Amino acid sequence: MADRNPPPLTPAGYQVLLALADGKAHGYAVMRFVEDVTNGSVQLGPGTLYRTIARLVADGLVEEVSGDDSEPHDARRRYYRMTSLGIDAAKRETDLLARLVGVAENAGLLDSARRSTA
Amino acid sequence: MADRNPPPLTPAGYQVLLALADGKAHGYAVMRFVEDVTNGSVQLGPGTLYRTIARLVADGLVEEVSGDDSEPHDARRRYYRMTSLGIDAAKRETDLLARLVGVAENAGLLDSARRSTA
DNA sequence: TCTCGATATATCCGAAGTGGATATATCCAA
DNA sequence: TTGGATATATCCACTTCGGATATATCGAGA
Repeated sequence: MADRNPPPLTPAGYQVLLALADGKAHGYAVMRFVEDVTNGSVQLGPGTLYRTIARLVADGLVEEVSGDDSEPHDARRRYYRMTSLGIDAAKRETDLLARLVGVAENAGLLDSARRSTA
Repeated sequence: MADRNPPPLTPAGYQVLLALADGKAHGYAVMRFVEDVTNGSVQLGPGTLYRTIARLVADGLVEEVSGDDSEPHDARRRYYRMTSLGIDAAKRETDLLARLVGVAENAGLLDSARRSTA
């Protein structure tokens, strides 16, 4: 069973949970999601990706689910979704990050004028 | 643009930069700031703290400055402040985190039931 | 003055996390 | 049927982290 104490969430762990926020997804889709949502500034290689998923499952934050009927069947894919424990952890981490961003914003460290970079 | 090789910012590195956002501070104050602003959920031990500061200085994101005249002199303290490079890095990281928080928020992962401290 | 606990910095070590290479297999389109 | 993209899995070297230990200074009070 997963422990009672909240296991600390690694950066990669949070990325994966975010990718699963909209529902279930398979590993490779998580990888593409993270790269996409961070504009390529965060990249999960296969090592970090599958190791992180395995750890999240072991900690009870994520569980494997069966494939979707709507999608074309692909035997290779393994789908995952957050557990309620995982949702809790994601909320806690989001709260923390939001607080940090707030502090940074108050200090003028939010450079929103950054869109097209050279 | 300048930052061709932006040195990656570790979580601890970002915490330290945030603590220096309001001006200069010495290491021990950084430690207390981090613990305070995160409600104790993030704690930088001496190992991580001074190692991280040393790395930031080596990477040119932070520089040591002389002590303040207004404060009572304490020979032990070593004060630091962000360089312009450090400010850039902090802004970039803040942008990234803000984007992640936005994604989480859209997915209902912001447990705002806990607003400003009670 | 002398002692003692809090403050402050520094370093070391084992544990954990990361990045990238490698391996293997399946899917799909040409 | 062949090849490139998709998909998962594991291994190894490197970095980072957390905590213990060490050392020294400051300030308050006996």
